[in-house]
Amino acid sequence: MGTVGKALELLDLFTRVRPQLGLSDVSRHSGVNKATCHRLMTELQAYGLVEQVEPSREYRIGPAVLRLAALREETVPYKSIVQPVLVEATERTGESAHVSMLVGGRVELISFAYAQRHGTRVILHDAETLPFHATSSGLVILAHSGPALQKEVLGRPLPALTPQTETDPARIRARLETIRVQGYAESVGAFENDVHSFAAPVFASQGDCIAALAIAAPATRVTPALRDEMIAAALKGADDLTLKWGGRPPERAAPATIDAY
Amino acid sequence: MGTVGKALELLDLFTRVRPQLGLSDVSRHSGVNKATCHRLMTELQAYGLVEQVEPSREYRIGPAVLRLAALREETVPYKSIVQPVLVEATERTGESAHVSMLVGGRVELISFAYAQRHGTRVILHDAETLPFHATSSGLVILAHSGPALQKEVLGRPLPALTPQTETDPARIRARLETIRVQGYAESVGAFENDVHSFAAPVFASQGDCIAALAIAAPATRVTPALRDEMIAAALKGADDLTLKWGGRPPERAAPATIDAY
DNA sequence: GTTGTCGGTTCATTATTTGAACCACTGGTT
DNA sequence: AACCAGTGGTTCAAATAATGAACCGACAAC
Repeated sequence: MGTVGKALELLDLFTRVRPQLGLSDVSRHSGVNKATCHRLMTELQAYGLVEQVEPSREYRIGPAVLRLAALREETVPYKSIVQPVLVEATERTGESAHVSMLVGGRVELISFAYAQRHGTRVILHDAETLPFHATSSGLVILAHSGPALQKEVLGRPLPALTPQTETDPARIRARLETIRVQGYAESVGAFENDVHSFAAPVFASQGDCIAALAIAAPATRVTPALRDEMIAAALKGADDLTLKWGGRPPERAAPATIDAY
Repeated sequence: MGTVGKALELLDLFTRVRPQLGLSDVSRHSGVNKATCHRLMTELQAYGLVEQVEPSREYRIGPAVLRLAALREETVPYKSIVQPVLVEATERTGESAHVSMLVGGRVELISFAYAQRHGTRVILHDAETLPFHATSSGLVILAHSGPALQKEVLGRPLPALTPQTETDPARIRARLETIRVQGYAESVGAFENDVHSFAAPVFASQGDCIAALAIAAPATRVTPALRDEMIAAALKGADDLTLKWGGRPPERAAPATIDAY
């Protein structure tokens, strides 16, 4: 990776739980020499991708992203296309729905919708990066991606986020096969306790899987009937998005559970 | 400037009128060697700041900005702070209001609000870069910035966007002085014909002028009374923002026109 | 065919990036 | 006051990465 990539990777250190970082923090967390960090951050700052906040001189994401995001949404109105699909899915199931995208080798949550039906619901946050191995979105994307990404992801350490998280690369690899055949992924409490979710793949025009639509409910609420409904809604929503983004939805055998679809 | 800065500058080639560019376009418009462009774009693409669209292989702004923008808004809720202030200004004057920011040496429109009172109104676009010399926002920011920025901006060629655009650096410099004394800038048809606008400066905690709040109306509608109201609303809104962003509003002598404020 | 474009690649030359050590400063602790 | 551990930021020779003219294959127009 070149210098540009290294600089941009520094941006990944900023997360919703750690939105501001001092120079030494940046160096520590990235493993890059402090002097180098300083130079790179200075360049990012000159463009406005980060800014320094007085008086601590900590860095945070800068205002340049506003222009870029507005331009992106104007060029590719993903979010405005996604929203109605999510709303439909939430209204159908009564549960939270979200779309995440494969960007820069990570799964980023880009949009979500809540249903109004229940007092409890799964809460989601914008700008969140989802782990591949512990979420239905991550798994379904991984299952439909090339072996290169799979090898890279499963080669990394796989932290157990809950007692239910599967961390054995071999067993995950086996699951990916199942997911590919089924056409959707299921996750029970592997990312957060008591969250039961299903995710279906969204394909781009070239046939790559670049996103996932997921539906998540509190685990205790998932009856067999709701389960079927959630799966069907996830598949339907994902296929809608695939169509609207110019891709071709996969042909699916129609098992009993997807009759509703 | 280092490699990182050069790469990021390529992002500026993408505008709302030219949202997609081929490799050769990028090279031509930036003046950078095609091979270098290719390498830089590849690195930007790896992070997701740009993406390539099939089958033309043109580049456009990528999905990574979504995460960054969401994170930015979460860390620094500029847009959500700005919006109510803009609404207040539009309701008071019945005209469009917008806020632009100084980012990376450019003036970027970051948020706007329309009033409902009239059938005609000044239309604004998100993600637009405003010229310093031909807009009230640009002028008021320039007037309250350091001599370094002024020298740089006035040293560049100043295109005449309309017959009313002032393009003589010396005369602009003189105007900046007036603007600084008055505390606001006025522009009549210098950016777009028939648009009459006023802008007031927004200051950050260190006292730098980092943004401007502007109010724009169709020129034919600007009576002396509306004029006073627009100026007062711009000053009031700008001072509000300065306060909310942690700065200290400038003390102003209170001329007759600002009594309403 | 010929010509001109496109996106992308190659590789010797060149210029930039890199990082250990260093400074100046701040806020605790002894 | 002296000391220590931390901060953000700077220096400069050595190492490494960026650069760009020339090139390739593909496509389109003529």
